[in-house]
Amino acid sequence: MTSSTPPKNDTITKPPVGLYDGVLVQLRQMIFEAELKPEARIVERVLCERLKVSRTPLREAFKVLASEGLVDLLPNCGARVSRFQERDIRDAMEVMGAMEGLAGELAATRASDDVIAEIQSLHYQMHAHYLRRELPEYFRLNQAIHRRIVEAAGNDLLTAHYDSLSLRVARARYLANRLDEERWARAMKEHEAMLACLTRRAGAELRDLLRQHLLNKLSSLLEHFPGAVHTPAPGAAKAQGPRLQGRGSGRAKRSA
Amino acid sequence: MTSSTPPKNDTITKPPVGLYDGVLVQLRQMIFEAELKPEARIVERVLCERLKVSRTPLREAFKVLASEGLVDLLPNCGARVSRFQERDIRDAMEVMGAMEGLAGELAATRASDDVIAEIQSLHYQMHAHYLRRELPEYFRLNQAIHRRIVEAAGNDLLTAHYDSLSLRVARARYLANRLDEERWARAMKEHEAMLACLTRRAGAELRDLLRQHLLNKLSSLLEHFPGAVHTPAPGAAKAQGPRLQGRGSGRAKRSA
DNA sequence: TTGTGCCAGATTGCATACAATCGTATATCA
DNA sequence: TGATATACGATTGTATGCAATCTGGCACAA
Repeated sequence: MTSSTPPKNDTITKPPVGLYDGVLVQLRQMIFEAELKPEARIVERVLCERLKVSRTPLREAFKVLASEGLVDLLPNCGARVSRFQERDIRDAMEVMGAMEGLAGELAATRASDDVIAEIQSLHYQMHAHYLRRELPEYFRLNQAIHRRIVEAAGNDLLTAHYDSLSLRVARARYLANRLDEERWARAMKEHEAMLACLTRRAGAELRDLLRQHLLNKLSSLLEHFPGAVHTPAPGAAKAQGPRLQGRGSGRAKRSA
Repeated sequence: MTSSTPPKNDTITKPPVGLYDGVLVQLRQMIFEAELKPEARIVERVLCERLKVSRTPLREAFKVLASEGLVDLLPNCGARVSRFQERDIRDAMEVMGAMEGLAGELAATRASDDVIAEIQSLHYQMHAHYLRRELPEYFRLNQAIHRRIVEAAGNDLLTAHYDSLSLRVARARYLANRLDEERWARAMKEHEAMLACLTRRAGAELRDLLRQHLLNKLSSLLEHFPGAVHTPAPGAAKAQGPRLQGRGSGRAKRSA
């Protein structure tokens, strides 16, 4: 990351540059909140009047949603919300584990003392919320810490891919938004160990710790995630969009 | 990956679905071959008449190119080819190392015997080309092997991210398209070790091997890659697009 | 001479109209 | 009655026109 890059703040409201950008965040939110349900077909026209925009910015937003994996583009058949099941969560967390592992390894070497101090500060704040059992604040800081570690790795590409993955995982987290006491305590312990590694700049150790931490998060997520998210019954699917049957074997792929 | 997914073949010519798709591959090629040079501004209109399409499909193609990181989108200022320097190669290879490492670890557990046999076959073919010093064929099979290992990990998301990264690295490989004898021999040895790990299904070992292999590839790449790819001199940059000066500190970011 | 404000040109962003394609339903024939 | 062919409706893909925005230069004043 070039030092001239402005610090990315997770909480500030970004200035929506262009209509398509605003549409983009709205659509993401709608998908997260399952207002647009997995496997549901999206007809451009209905969204246009709903979001009060024309088809052009909507279609451009779809293109990037597709690259984020939130929707699949069916040629000549529009878009549909990508499915999201246990397997997809597992896939995402596996990749995320590798990413964060790398991030930890690099951050241990490259992070400045200031950045480490900042992460430590976030950690203490999170700990306070943990003691008061304030789950939403805890989640927010938890995410910020992980994000900051990734940033500290000093690899822009890694950060970009991490953000892309976070989007997907957020979709699962939104649904299973809880944490039992035991797992919570364990997560806190793991975070403390991570911090210790980071201050000692023990890269390999931090890497393994993060990988394991993510694996635990995965099982925690799956526990509160029985089966697929609203996998429509065959009948229901037929009622929704019969023309999708038999098309698009598997999920959409990059043309690479 | 769902078993119904058709096998991805690297060599077949894909059926270009829609105009925008064709534009996409053309633009990628133009960027790879540096017909569109890094940091060069892209004016929609000139590309429209060149590619014989209207602005709509072109703009849609830009959206996905931006998500692939090949171009940066400047609000109200169009697009420009993303820069590509040593640092970017390093970043890409670091992430790729983590990805392939994970892939190897998973593939060692999940790959069927058939798939392993297939990879082994590819390896032997590659070895033959190595003996005959047929570089292009060697490269092609090399890439196919890595791609097959990633696929064998059975994680669609991993495959998608890997493909995205491959695009970037291909850009570097296109320029530094050679390999000295010593490194070449070493790479072959590493591949043999990888194959051995895979057949023994030694996941952790394969992971570390792949990570190291990628690191070596990185230094090999950088060796034939002195400095940046055509970093235009300040004067040239000003002549090309002075309006870009002072805008977009750092590279384009996802709005996540 | 240097700094500021304004104007003109160019380019992008968005909206809409037209054309191509696909899915469905109906009609016809074996 | 069943299967096939055809036509219609709906939806996506593409092209183009218009408005908003930005850039760059020039004039004018300090």
